[in-house]
Amino acid sequence: MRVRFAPSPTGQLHVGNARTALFNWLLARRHDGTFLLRIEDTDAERSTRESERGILDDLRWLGLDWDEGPDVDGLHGPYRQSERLHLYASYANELLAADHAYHCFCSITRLEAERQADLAAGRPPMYKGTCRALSRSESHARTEAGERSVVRFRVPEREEVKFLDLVRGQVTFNTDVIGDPVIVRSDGRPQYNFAVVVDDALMEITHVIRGEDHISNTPRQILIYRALGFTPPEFAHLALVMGPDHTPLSKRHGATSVAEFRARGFLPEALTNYLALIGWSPGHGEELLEIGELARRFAIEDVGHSSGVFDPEKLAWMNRHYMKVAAPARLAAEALTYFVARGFVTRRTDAAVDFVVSLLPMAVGSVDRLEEIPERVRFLFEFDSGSALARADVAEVVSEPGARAVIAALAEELRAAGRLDRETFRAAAARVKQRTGQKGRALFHPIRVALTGEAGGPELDLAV
RNA sequence: GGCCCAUUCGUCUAGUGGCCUAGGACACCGCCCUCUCACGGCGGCGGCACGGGUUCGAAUCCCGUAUGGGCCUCCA
Repeated sequence: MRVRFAPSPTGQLHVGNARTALFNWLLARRHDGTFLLRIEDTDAERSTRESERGILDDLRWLGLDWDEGPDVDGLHGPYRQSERLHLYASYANELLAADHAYHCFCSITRLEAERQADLAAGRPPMYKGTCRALSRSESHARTEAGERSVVRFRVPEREEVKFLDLVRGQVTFNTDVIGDPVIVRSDGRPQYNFAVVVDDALMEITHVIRGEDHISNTPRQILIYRALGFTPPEFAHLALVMGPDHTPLSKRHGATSVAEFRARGFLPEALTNYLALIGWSPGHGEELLEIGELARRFAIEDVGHSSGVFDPEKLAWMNRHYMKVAAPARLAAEALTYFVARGFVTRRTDAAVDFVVSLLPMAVGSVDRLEEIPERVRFLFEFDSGSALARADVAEVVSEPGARAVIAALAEELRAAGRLDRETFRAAAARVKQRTGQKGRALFHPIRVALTGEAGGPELDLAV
């Protein structure tokens, strides 16, 4: 089994694409197959190396490794489409020679006008086949005369193209609704539907798992496979990930890229676990599965048919869970970044990591993300009685009957003790209780406010 | 507009003709725990889109309707 993830490097890795990558990876690992990464950078205007680096980085962070790819040599390279141009040219010539393809000289303005006319008339917009019947000599003559042209694939008329989709079952398209697709643009670059077929065939991909947005492209691609003499792979189309309003998840729904979730302090295992559960379930009500376990259980046939809504709340719940089970040293090293960003820690030293480790019990289980940890223990770094008292919730606690007496007594006891650690604190609190007659909330709430400047926060024992 | 695909609690899902009085999780609400915010424990609210069939029996099979999504680009 050979599967692939083929992003175009035109931006950050979107969680929807990350899920597609994950499903491919899970399938490959489940069957001891090969997972390869191919960069679809034929859109030269929008593709960047920076974006490619970012995507590779995000994939690695998620724990998805690839067996062949732009940075991992394999027998089927190169793995960037921009480095495979000669292959597309050669196969395009083959199609041309076999009359499976032809030159089209229609101008973009003409095509656009036709499209608008179709739309206005309520017809499906589709290429009319204007240049289909051009003779080879006429094509040649017009090209010689300097006319620009694209190469279109000749879609056979009135033919049913069927394929068995691994998640959807039998899917049928009639070629009457498919216009002849451009396979080579006028600047000589290959078009997606063509390049993807050449690559998947040459890279010996056995299973194409991709987003549902490609399902209508599939019959076109199958036709090209056949014309080229290749056997089409198995296909599986994944329903898309949606926002709360049931439109495809996008920027306006908030964070959508893996990089953003990473920057906000989500753990990769939480993200992969959560993403795997959109459209797939191991059954038995189990939900918390680390990536290796997901790989052992995953079956593409069990993937659901309908699109799922991305739920940040559930992701946050999973992240809380994984923060609880993660090794403290790892968590602290990751969280340190946020302490530095907040200005609480100035240097990333081992001592700083150790210090953050010691802080973890006050935060883990109480916050959703690593980024929220510094705020949870803010009182350790920023304490100002003036600004604390200016806050309504703090002022309210202090105004409670007996609160001032408790605080005054505490100050005396602590001063007498000469230091503040857990033992002296417990003893001091016990004496304050005795002296003031306050207990429970009336005793500890004022103490909390006096010690931390906040009305809420971690367990007092831990804070001390 | 045409074609393709989908439709179980607010959300993610279990369910593959009788085990369903539809199970779990997140969220929400309540109680407990508790110095606070959280965590945790217990409980509650809440769903088979609609209409026809098929069948002794349908969330499960068929048809239609509605709704949602995808594609119809010299973008991938």
